[in-house]
Amino acid sequence: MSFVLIKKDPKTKARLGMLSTAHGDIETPTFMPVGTQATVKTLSNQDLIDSGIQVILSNTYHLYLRPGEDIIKRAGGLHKFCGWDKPILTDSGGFQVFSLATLMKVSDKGVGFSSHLDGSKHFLTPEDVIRLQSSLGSDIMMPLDECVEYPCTKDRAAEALKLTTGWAKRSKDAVKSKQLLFGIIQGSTYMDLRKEAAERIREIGFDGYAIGGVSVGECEELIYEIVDNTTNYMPADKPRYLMGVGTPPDFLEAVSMGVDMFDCVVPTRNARSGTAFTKEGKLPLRNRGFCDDFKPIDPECGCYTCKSHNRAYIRHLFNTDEILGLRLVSLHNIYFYAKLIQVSREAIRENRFSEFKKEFLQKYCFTTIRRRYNHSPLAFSDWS
RNA sequence: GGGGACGUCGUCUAGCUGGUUUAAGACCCCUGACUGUCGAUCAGGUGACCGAGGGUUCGAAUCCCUUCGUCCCCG
Repeated sequence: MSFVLIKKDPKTKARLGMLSTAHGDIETPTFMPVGTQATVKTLSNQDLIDSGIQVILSNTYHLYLRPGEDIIKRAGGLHKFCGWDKPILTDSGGFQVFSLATLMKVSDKGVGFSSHLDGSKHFLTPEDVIRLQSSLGSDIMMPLDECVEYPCTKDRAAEALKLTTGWAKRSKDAVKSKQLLFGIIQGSTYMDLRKEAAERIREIGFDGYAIGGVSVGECEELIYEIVDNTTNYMPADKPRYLMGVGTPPDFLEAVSMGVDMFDCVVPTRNARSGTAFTKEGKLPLRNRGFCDDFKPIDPECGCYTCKSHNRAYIRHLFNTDEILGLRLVSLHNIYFYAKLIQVSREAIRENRFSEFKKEFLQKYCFTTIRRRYNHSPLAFSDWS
């Protein structure tokens, strides 16, 4: 199990790589759809494979609460339980403990919290979280960390950082399996803290490194600044994972900053509220304007949805609360994301990532603005 | 034939011992948002002049009369 850096883009920090895991190889950059409850909502495993997805993300916190460690263990592990025999990355649940659970109490020892499902009380140590992920049998494990809110004072960020780093060491020491373990770099919006975190985590030594604690409310520019800075402090010979990000533009920006792995709920969650992603920006399919638009979401897209259905029908499904709508748009969005990352890999391979990114962003953003305001963005200059 | 109840945004309702209602809410509808996921949620917006007509009053969705309509009960 290893990471091979195949190529570096000459103009940006973008990289092409291959990460080997117990359940197969992952070409990087890669996108991991979020399957919190051991399912990427509305999609079957075959849908994911057909879309070109190579790895999915699941969640220790959620699976620990339901169905519980024991059931998955008895099923023969998470792969057998959910029928996905390709790589799985499990998030520790650190994020969920801080975002979902109530009555949370953090100490050096671990985190105590009440379940968001039934209020039952739990206490998890970093060692527990590793043991849980070991039971799940995921290919890549994430250690328990403390993800601070935004905005956050430097003192608080530093405190959380110290805790996360201490937990990281304990997590590493607790690993008894061959599963990969990534380290998480926190530090909020403070670049010196990010640097310090990266160094400390790097000293411990992990199979990969993640940038955590971003996209918790900061603006886009700040996210990019954090990512661009932090990747400078991350080892070049290990995969870099940007947790929870992002939109298609976020994606390309982060790839150009040297990030290899992403997960994000945006394509699937937005799909379920009726928003499709296309090369020309977001398409809010519930809008009235689509009620008699009989074109596919994207005429050039090769996904099942675009080959089989039109916008008017999908809008109708959303209007009538039919579950097929959620599925069709999820399918399209996941295909779109998978395709975007695949095309990005090709561009890196062919030394034209920078051009590809520029071209994509131009079309994506330009069309979004033109659609929204019904005129060319160039017209803005006329106002001044 | 006799008696009773009710008619308020597309829908369901609140208000109806008259002024604080330039008529409120929910759903629908229309826009946004959504970044280590509740099919969730959140944020805005359009929409009724109170069945119609007349009267009382400084002032009526609120009181009175007429009328139209719907529903119920008794024959």
